Amino acid sequence: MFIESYNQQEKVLLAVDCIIFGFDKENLKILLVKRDIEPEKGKWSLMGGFLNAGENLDDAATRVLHRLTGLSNVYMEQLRAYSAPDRDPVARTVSVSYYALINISEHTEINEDFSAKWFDIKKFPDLIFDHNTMVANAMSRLRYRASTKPIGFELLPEKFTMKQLQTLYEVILGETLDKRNFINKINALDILLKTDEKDMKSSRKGSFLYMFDEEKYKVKVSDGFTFKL
Amino acid sequence: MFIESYNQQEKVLLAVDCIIFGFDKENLKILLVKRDIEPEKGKWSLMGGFLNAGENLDDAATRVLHRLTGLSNVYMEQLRAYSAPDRDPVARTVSVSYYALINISEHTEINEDFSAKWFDIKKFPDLIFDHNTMVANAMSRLRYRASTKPIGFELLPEKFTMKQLQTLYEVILGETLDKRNFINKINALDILLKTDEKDMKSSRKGSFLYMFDEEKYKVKVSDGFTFKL
DNA sequence: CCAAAAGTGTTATGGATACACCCATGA
DNA sequence: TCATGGGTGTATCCATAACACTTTTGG
Repeated sequence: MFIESYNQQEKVLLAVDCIIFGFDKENLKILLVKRDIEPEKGKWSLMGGFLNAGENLDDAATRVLHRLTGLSNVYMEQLRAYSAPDRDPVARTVSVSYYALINISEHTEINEDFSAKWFDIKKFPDLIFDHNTMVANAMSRLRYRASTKPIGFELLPEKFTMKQLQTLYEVILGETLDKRNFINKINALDILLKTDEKDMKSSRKGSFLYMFDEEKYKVKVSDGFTFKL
Repeated sequence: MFIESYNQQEKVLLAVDCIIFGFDKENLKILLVKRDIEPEKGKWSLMGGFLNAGENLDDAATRVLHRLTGLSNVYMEQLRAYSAPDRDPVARTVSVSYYALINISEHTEINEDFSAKWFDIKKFPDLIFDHNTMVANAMSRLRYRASTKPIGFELLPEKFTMKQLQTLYEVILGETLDKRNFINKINALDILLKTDEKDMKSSRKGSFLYMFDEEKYKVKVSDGFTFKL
């Protein structure tokens, strides 16, 4: 800010809205809540909340996510501010969107107060206000980030099969990938740990489980390595 | 937003701050203003302003830029929100940063009320608040965007030499480029118009002037072309 | 005639892509 | 024994990177 005096400036409500992504080993999902206040009561929306005094936006987004899911230490990233004057019919509210990546399989403790539900990213209901746009923008940022940083692992359980990892990247990138090329690429990155356990659910033969070796990744990064898929 | 009632929420001041990039045919610059109010009076800062009622953030950023430079129709892009509770010591203010790309050579009508000055991006004074961080983030977004969209032309005069274009990309990307490879790549994109005029200032032989063919670019994009440098 | 910048193509390298068969196992 | 998904390697192609000499012309 500059020039105008601080007094006599309009203040606005500032909110955060979270695009919460999950992956159920087959499809990419988003977690939506059913709005229980007017306006638009009963319609689906992103989980959101207002910024509190003494709190920054990251804190607010973390708090909002925690309130819904009980989770902490979740990967979140700020996306952008939405500020159309009439975007919220009740009061002038500017909202900053965040996306979060959570691992569905290990945590299904969704707070029931919010009537939340997972929806497939390819078909979910119309959302209130500008939330549809927020989701679309989040999706495109996710696509970019997934090819730049190893964030895919945030969406997977600690141990996962190569097939799951590949399927995840396929749904994020929106294209099918060649199995051998994908595995070659991943192995070339040298950031996975192959366990000697097998997942026997998906086939008779069973498929090996892998883990993301975060320590190794960090060391490689500090040596100048950059993730690229 | 969700759940909390709209009443009794803290409202905040919302500002925009502009990272204004320019290019003088040799170096990348940013336009800074000397702050004439307390706190930090006399220190350099980004040009900014508060969000008005009935205005969205893009409008506010456009207005702020216009006030300083007199320019309209400038390329601007929202970057992100800065929200540390104590980032502005006077009042709780959240700021959304924008970067703008302007063509220095054709417009030097900087409003004198603001004691503004162009600084080389590689050495500019310490800025107030979190403005240094804003500039750093803007720079990294600019680097990314420049290899994704033909925004470089926003910084150049209508007609420019290949050398100028190459130098621009070199300062944005922070690396030197091979002349022949650069020209081959640019020509392969097939979005430039070669005029029959020459710039005689830089050499005895003179170098041809080119223009960005925006119409052709748009047609190509709608045919599925994507700019990539 | 010389200094200074403009202009111009080809080869080499490496990463990306395409592609098909055998293996292990439970039913 | 057979059906199902898991696992594996190589050849081709294309985009990128490296690289040096000739042209023009004002002084």
